[in-house]
Amino acid sequence: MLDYEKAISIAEQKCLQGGVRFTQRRKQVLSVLMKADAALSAYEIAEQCNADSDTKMPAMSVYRILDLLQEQNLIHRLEIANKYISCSHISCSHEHNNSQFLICGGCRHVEEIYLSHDAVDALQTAASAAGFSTISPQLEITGWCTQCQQSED
Amino acid sequence: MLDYEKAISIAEQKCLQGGVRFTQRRKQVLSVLMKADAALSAYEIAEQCNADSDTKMPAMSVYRILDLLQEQNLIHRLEIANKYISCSHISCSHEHNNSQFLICGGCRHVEEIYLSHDAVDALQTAASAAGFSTISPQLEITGWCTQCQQSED
DNA sequence: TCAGAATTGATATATTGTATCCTAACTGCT
DNA sequence: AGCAGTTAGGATACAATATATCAATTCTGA
Repeated sequence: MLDYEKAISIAEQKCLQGGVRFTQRRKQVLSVLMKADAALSAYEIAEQCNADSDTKMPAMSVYRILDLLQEQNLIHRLEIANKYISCSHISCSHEHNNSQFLICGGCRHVEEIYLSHDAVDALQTAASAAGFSTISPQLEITGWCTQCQQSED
Repeated sequence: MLDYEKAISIAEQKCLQGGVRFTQRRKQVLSVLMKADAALSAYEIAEQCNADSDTKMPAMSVYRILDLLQEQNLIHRLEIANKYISCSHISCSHEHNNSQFLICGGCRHVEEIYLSHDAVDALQTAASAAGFSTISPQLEITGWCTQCQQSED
C-alpha cells in the first residue's frame, strides 16, 4: 500500500505548511477516510476509529478534525449526503477544490466525475445571470447508479 | 393576491388527481411556503403555522405533509440547505421536476435558475460515463450571492 | 350506516451538528 | 531546562433535523 503511505506523508506536509499539526488523531481520521471506498458520516468515522484501535474517538473530535482536514483541502464534505470523502488528489498537486460528485439516491454511493470546462462555464454563466458572483466548483449531483436503476424496475 | 389563490386552487386539483386530499393542514403548509420569499426548514414552517393560527402544528405533521406535497410536485426539497421551497411552476403545467437552485453559502438565500439544455446535457453525459444512468434534473449548486461576496471583502 | 382507507395526534427516539469550558500537549523563547 | 502562550483534545450539554410507531380521528364509497 505504497499510495497510502505516500498520501499520508503528503498530507502531513500540507498540514505543516498550513500551520497546523498532523496529530495521531487527525491521521487516524484521514486514514479511515482514505481506506473507505465510500463516503462516511462523522459518526461512522468515529465508529470505525473505535473499531480499529482501543482509544475512544468522540464524535465531537471527529467534527473538529474533519473541519480542519477540509480547510487543508485533504477531504471533501458532501452536503447532500451529509458525508465526508477523502480528496482523491492528495498526491497530485493540481485540480484541488474542483471536484464534482455524483450521489446515488438509492444506495448513496458516491462517484467522483470530471466535468468539461464548457459545462462548468455554462453553470457559471447561468449563476452570474441570477446575481451569484461565484459558484463553488464543488458540485453535488443526485442521480441513480446503474445498479439501483435496475433493481428499481 | 390573485396568483396565490390561483396556485392554491391548482394545487388542490393536483392533489385530487393524485388521489390524495387537500386538507386544511396541507393547505396551511403549502400556503406558508408560497408566501415565504425564502426556503424554510420543517421546523420553521411549523413555527410559522403556529404563529398564523391558534391550532398547533407539530413538526412531525409538517414532515409528513412535506413528503406528500413533494410527491405531488408542489414543493422542492433542497438537500444542501435542509430546507423546502414551493415550486414556482405550480400554475404553469410544464417544466416540473426540472429546477436548478443556487444556494448562497453565506446567507443561505436560494435563487432558482434555468440552465441551458446544453449544460444539462453535458452533466448527463458526464454522469453516464461514470455509470450513472440518470441524474436528477434538480440541481443544487452552492455559491456566493453578490451581497455576501461584497461583505466578505 | 358501516367497513376500510386515509389522515392526523401523540410520544419516543435516532441522527446530525454546535457551543462551551476545561485540561493536556506542544512550541518558541529566554 | 523552564516558562508563557498557543494549539489540540476531552467532556458535557444541548440544538436542530428526521424517523418510527401506534392509536385516534376523519373521510369515502358501497
